[in-house]
Order: sequence, then structure tokens, then C-alpha cells
Amino acid sequence: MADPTLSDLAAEAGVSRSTAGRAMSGHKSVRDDTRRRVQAAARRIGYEPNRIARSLRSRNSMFVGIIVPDIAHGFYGRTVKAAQDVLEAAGYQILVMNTDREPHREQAALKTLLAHRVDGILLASSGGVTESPPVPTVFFDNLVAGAGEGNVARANKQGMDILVGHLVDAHGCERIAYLSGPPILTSGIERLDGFRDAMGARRLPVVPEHVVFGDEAWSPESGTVAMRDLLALPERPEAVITASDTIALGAIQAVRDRGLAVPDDIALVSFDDPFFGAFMEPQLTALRGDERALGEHAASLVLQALRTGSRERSVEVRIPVALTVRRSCGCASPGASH
Amino acid sequence: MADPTLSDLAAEAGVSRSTAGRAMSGHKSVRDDTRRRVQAAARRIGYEPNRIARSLRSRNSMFVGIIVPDIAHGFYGRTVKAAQDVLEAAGYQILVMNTDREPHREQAALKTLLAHRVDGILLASSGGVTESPPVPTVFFDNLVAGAGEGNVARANKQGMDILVGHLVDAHGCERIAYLSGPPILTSGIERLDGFRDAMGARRLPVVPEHVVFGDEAWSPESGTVAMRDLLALPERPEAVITASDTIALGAIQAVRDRGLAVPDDIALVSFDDPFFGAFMEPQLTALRGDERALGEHAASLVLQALRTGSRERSVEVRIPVALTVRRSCGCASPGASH
DNA sequence: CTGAAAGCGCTTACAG
DNA sequence: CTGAAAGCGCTTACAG
Repeated sequence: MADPTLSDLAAEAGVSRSTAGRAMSGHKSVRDDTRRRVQAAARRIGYEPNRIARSLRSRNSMFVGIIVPDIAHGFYGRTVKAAQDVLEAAGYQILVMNTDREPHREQAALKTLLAHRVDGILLASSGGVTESPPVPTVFFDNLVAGAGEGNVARANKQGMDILVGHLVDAHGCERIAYLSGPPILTSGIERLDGFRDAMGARRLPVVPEHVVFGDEAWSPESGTVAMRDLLALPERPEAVITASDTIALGAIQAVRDRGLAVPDDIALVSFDDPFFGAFMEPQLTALRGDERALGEHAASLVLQALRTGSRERSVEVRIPVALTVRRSCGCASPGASH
Repeated sequence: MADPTLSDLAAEAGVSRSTAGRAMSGHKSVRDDTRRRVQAAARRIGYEPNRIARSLRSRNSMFVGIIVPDIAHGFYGRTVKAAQDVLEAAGYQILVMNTDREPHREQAALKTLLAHRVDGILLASSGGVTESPPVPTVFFDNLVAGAGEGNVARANKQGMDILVGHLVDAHGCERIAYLSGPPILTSGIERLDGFRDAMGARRLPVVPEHVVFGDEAWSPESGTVAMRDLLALPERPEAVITASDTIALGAIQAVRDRGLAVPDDIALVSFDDPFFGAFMEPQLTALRGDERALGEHAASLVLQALRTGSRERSVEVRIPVALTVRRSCGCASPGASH
């Protein structure tokens, strides 16, 4: 019971294999009634073109590889899904590889994808790949300056400015702390720089002890530890900005554990708005990142490189972020957008 | 600059293409020094076997397709990742398709996977596929009784018994409500049945108005609506069980919106323990599902079917669930396990 | 518009 | 243990 092949289809339709093949692949020079006859035959015998054979012969795998730290992580899950929607609509399938943030696994993933002859790559690097792979590549989230056909990330610096701005303008905060991710990859570096710039622009000092670093996974647990350190300081900050929603989760718990409350004793705003931001206590004031736009944009850039075939200089795209004001910053009620 | 092929490798190593191929694919009958010579040559010219050609010729795509409602959803993301780890270790790659719970998209996904000649399938059905596909298939999460080579799901009924049991035994509850998912697929049906059985076994009545149904996505919003309805009842329940963590999120908010508190005014326990369960307010008492075990088990079952080649009768595997006791049930402190 | 033929890059009996 | 040869199921110039 092997799958029917083009030969079977040709026999059933009473045409040559060439014509049968052309009819199935949407080639222009096939008479309309011939095409219909072939398609009817295909339906009759349940013919489905073998994508593997097609790939081998046409030298297009129609696969795009995607490398992320962790597909089970909300941000990457949503980004990948958005990219997948765009790529599938263009006839591509995706091959997703997880690296768990280990550079050597990132290199292994790249090798696997190349063995599968992917036509292009979307890469949220953890530092394992530092130069352009031999196929069109778009870096996203963590960027490799000038590499690949494109770089897509959220507007990290601008985002930090919005967060600092809200705390200062709406709440009159001056002593603002920052719970940072490790400043190793661009997302971590840009947010830290953005925090410093935003503070400096407002003539506010960045107290060294008020910048605390979490772990590589930006985990809730590291947020708890960091916030605990912060609260142990003699001079407690009025507000804290967390570099991610996960860090915020841990930080809020540390505040509660200390018998204090957000936002009454300390205000908190976060980069990244989790899907449950409106269901937390207190509801989280946070920056929406629009992962869908990010994934779609990254996918569009590879598609463009695939279509034009030109390996042009890398373009850099920034996805804007917007503040969702809720309760954790000290605002009275949810609703208003910055 | 096309990739080097087996011919290039053979020339570089000074052997025939047959021997070069055998040396690369780990065939036994190749002299050790020959193999080493070929491997050295491969490294020199950067030869990487073309998986597409290999698949076409050997008639094994080495792909396993995975169909889920939504890869960006925590449960499916973690399950898929666990399955992927097992499958990759066995030399397979995965092809993940999302259906967004639409039956026609599930059918389209299956068709796409078959066109790619996947060797096996892992399927968390939303009802689009009701019989065994033409390749080894393991159903998971939502089952299709007796179909495929395997069925893997959490112990839904047992889980409901644990939840009801805790509310009754530890907290003396009698009027217990249930915020259900739609009882369409096995996960929803089994949990509802499990709730009824658990109540009946304890001689507790199931008040019809105390069973409220959420939407197909088991969304937080539907949890809010359901809980609001519940709280509007003249006879308010002492405790509520939610069919999922997402429903719990919405339900807790509805309680707060009403000016009441969990667990003081109404206790709440949940099926599904989200990664932030310990960071919520109140901390959630919930059933851990061990998605890793689920995904690994499902993957192992397809691998087994792939290895033996026998399409035997379907086996059914249940992944045990365990209660994580925190605060939302009314217990004083986190820690103890049921 | 259609057909005969070559070939994508491998694997795998078949001989030796 | 190694090589020559066939062939997996398509696509795609090349003729007509």
C-alpha cells in the first residue's frame, strides 16, 4: 500500500508524467481541461505530491529553521507561532530547535538545520552563533549587529524610557531601582543602557546598589533574590523596574514575604506584559511587546530575502512597545495607555 | 558554491561513492582506516549528508509530526518540548502544526504532515481527526478511544478526586462548585465526570447551578464570567474547583472584583499548576501534571511503534497528577503534598 | 500545450 | 570490505 506516485497519477489520468507533474504543481502551460482531468484523477487515487522528492529535485527544501532558547517560554512560543503563520501562508514549513541558552546547543541546532537544507533561518541567539550562517538569516530578540539579512527586536531603550518616564511623571518617583537580566546579550544590554540613559536624561542618579542582576534565565527565583537584596538596603528605593515579567513575579513575592505591599510600599513596573498581567495581585503595569508583530516581521524579512535571492546588507527593525497601566505602579485603576 | 556531495567526498577521500556513503552513514562493513579517511575528507571539504536525498532514497523521512491546538500555550509548549527531546535523541526531527482548536485546520495539518511523509504523528486532537491516520500515531491530552498506537493523558478522574478530597478532608467543605471546560473532548469530559464521581462517592450533592461551563479555549475571561455567575447565586458555594489554571486566574479576579477574598470567603483549587502558581496572590493550590513525563511518554510510544513496525492495538497510558498545596484552598502555608 | 529524458544526492541490493 | 549500477519521486530544460 505505498503512496501513489506521479506515475500512478499519469496512468490514471491518461497523460505523461511530465504533464501530470505540471498540472499538480500549478505550472502555467497546461490546458485547463487537462489540469482538471489530472486533479480529478489525483482525488480518485488519493495522490499527494511527495514533498521530499520535490525538495530534492527543485533544490528548495521549503523549510525555514527557527532557533530559540526555549519554545515553552511564553515570549518565544508566541513569537514562533506568529512567524509560523506567515511562513506557512507562503508555503514554508518550520523546523524549531531549542537551545536552552547553551551556545554549543545553538551551534548543533544550526548544523542540524543546515543538514536539512533549510532555505532560511530565524535565530534568537543565546550567543552561540556570532556570524551569518550560509543561508539567509534573520536574527531576532537578541541581535548580532550587522549580521544576517535582518535584525528584529523590541525597542528596548525606548521601552525603558517609557517605564522610567511613567514612574517619574505620574508618580514623582526619584529613587528608582532596576532588576536587570544579565547584560550579556543585546536585550539585556540595551535595557540596562536604556535605564541609565532614561535616568540620566531626567537628572536622576543611578545608585549602584539599586541595579541588581538576575540569572541567565531571567527566572522568577532570581527576581525574588534580587528584590530581597534591594529591600535589605538601608536606603530603600521608591520604585523598581524589572527587566522582565518573570523577574517581576519573583520580585513581588519578595515584597510580600517582607510584609510589604506593591505599590503602597514600593511601586513596580515591568518590561514584558504576561498574559496574566491583568489577573495578578496587584495587576501589573507593564510594557506590551507585541510578539505577533515581532514574529511576523522576522518571518517577512526571511521571505523577502528568499524571494529576491539577494543577500543584501542587514536591515534593523524595531518593534515598538507600549505601556499598559494597571495597579502595580501606584495608579488607581486599569485602563489608560501611556 | 553548492554544498559538497557524496561524489565530492568520494573524490577527496579516494574511494567510491558507495564506500563514502557507507562510511558516513555508519554502515558496519567499512574498514576502520577507510572510515577514518572518509571522515577526515568530510571534515576537510565540509561535507554534510543531504538529509533530503537520504530521506527520499531510504523512504524514512525521519520526521515525526506533532499537532497541537496552540504551541504558545504553556501546557502544549512544555509537552512538545519534552517530546522533542526524546525524538531528537532518537534521530528524528519534529514538525509542529497549530490548529487553534479548529477541526478543519487539524485536518489540513494532518494532510500537510502526510505530504511531508512523516514517519509518525503525535496528536493532541481538538476533534478534527477521529480515526487512525495512515502512519503510527499517538494521541495525547485529548484521546480518541482505541485509535492509533497509543493514547496518553493525565489521570483526569483521579485528579478530580484528589481536589474534591482535599477540600472535603482538609477543609470540611460540602458545597463545592465546579468551573468546567466544555465537556466536548475527553479532557473536559473526564474531569466533569471525575468531579461528579468524587462528589457522589462522598455523598455530596452536585447542585446543577454549581457546575458552570467556560469557553472552548478554557480562557481566563470565561473563568471570570463563570465565577461571577456563581457569586450571584443566592446560595454561594464554600469552595470552587476550576478545570484549569487559566480558568482559575479569571475566577480569582471575579472574586476580588466582588470585594471578596480567596480563600477567606471562598476556597479555590485548580486542575493544572501554572509556572507562576507560587507567585500568585493567593498562591494557588493546584494539581501538577508533569507535562515532561507526558510528552516523553507519548514520544516513546511512537518511537516504539516506529521501531517494531508493528501496528498493534492501542495502549492507554495515564500520567499521574499530584496536589501542590499552597494557600488558595485555605491551608495556612505552602509545602505539604497530598 | 505535451512528452521523452536527464538528474537532484543519496542508499542498497548485487557481485566480486 | 569495496565498487558499479539501479532507483527513490519528483522537476525542468529541450524538442516538437
